Amino acid sequence: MGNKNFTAPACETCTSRHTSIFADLDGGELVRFSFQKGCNLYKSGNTIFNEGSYPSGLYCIHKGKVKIFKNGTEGKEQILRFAKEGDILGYKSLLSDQPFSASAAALDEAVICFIPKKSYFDVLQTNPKLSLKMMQLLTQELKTAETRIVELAQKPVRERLAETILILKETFGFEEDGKTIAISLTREEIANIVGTATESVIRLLSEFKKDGIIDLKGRSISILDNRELVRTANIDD
Amino acid sequence: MGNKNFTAPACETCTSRHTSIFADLDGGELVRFSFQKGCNLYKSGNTIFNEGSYPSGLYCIHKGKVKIFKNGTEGKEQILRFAKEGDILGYKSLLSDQPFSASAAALDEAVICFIPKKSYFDVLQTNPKLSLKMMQLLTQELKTAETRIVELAQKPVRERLAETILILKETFGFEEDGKTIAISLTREEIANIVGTATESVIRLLSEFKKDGIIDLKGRSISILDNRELVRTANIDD
DNA sequence: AATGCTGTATGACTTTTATCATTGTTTACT
DNA sequence: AGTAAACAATGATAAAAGTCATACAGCATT
Repeated sequence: MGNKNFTAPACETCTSRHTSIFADLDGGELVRFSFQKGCNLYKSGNTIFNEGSYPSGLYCIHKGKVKIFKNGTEGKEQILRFAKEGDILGYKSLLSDQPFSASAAALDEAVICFIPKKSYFDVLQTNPKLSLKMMQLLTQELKTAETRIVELAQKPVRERLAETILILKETFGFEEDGKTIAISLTREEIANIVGTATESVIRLLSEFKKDGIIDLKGRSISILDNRELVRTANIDD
Repeated sequence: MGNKNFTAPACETCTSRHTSIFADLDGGELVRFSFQKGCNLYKSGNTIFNEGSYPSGLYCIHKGKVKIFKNGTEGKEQILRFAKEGDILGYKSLLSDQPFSASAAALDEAVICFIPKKSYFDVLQTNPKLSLKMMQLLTQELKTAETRIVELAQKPVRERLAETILILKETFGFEEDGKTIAISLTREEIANIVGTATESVIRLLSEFKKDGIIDLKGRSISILDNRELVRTANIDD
C-alpha cells in the first residue's frame, strides 16, 4: 500500500502517555512496548486493516484521524466510528481471536504504532487494571452503539445529520477560527455515517446553511448556531 | 412489582451450568454464588430493571424470556436484544459502574437469580479466565450491535422484518410442530425491534403470509418457506 | 351476554427519502 | 498551469414508509 515504515516514537514520552488506555502501565511495561512495537506512516485514504483479515497485534494511533467502517449491502460503506490520537484499534478482534469485523482507513496523514499480539497479551495477563480498563472501553463502545441503534431506528435523516455534525465537532474539535470542524469528509462519507443517500446530505446541508445554522466552504463545515443545531438534532436523553 | 421471592436453585446443578459464562468456575466458587445469591419470580410483562437506575449486582436467567430495550424518541421503546435461560443481564453497567443504559422486562414467567456486586467482583478479580470470557461476551455483543447499525442504516423495512423473524427463530427456536417460533410478541413489539411503525409490520406480515413464506395464527408466527425468508432478508456477509 | 379493552387489520393519504439525470465545481495529479 | 477525474449541487420523479381514521377481532371482566 506504500505505507512507509516509520521510526517508532517512544511510548514513555508519547503525547497520549497519560490519556490512553495504557495510562496505568508502569515504566517497564511501556519500555517493553517501545522496544517490541513497530510504526507506520499512512497517507490519507490508505487502509490500516481490512474486514475479514486476521489481526496480529494492536494498533495505537500516534497521530492522525481514522475512520472505522463496514461494507454493507452491495458494498455500500457504513462508517461506524472515528478514532484519533491516543485511540487504539483492532482490540476487539484481538480479544476474541476473530477476523476484523470492520475496516480502518486513514483520513489524513497518520502515524500508527503496532504492538504485537504477544506483547499485548503478556501485559494484559499480568495487569488486572488493564483488563478492567479494556472492559470499560468495550462497555462504553457498546453503550454508544446501542444509542446509535435507537437513533437509526427512530430518528429522521434530518435529525441524524444534525447530530452527526455535533459528534464530528466533539470528536475532532474546531480549527483556529473556533467554528470550523477540524475534519475533511466528502458528502458521501457523511452520508455513510448518517445512513442516507449522498444527495440527501447535500440537500439538508444546504438547508442548514440557508437557515444560518452552519456555513459551508468546500468540504469544511462551520457551526454558526450551535443552539439551533442541537435543537435540530432533537437529542433525547 | 409483585415479584415473588423464589427459592434459589443451586448454581452447581443449574441447567445452564456448562453453557453459561460461569461454565469455567470451580465448584467452590459456584457454591459461594449459590449461598450469596437471591432469586425472583417475574410474571410476564414485569420489569427486571429500569434504564437510569443503578445496578447492585448481576442478573442470571434461570428460566424464561426477557427483552432488553431503551426508551427512544418520545418514549418509543426500542428493543435492543433478547435474553433467555443461561444468559446474564446487567453486567455492562456493573463493569463500568454506571446506571443501566437500558431496561429489561420478562416476556413470560421468568425465574431470575441475582448475584450481589461484591460476590461477582470477588470472583472476577481472582479468576482471569472469567475476565477474558467477559471481554469476549462484550466483543460479541459489540459485533452484533455493529451489524445491526449497518442494517438499520442501509436495509429497507421489508428486509429487516424478514431478518428479525429469522433472528427470533435462532434465539427462541420452534414449538413442537417444528415451524412455529416459540415466542409471543405483539405487532408493536416486533415494530420496536425492526425500527418501523406497527402498521408497516402488520402489512408486511400479511404480505409474507399471502406469499406463502409464513403463517400467522394470532401472535404466533410459523415459518413455511425458510429459503424464501432468507432471500427476502437479503443477508449480506 | 354485554361491556370494554387491547391489539389487529385495512384503506386513504401525506411525508420522507431515494433514485436518476444533468450541470457545475473542486480537487488531485502530471 | 492544465486537465481528467472525482465530487457537489439541483431538479424531476418515484418509491418507501409513516400517519390518521376507522373497523373489526379476541379476550377478560363483570
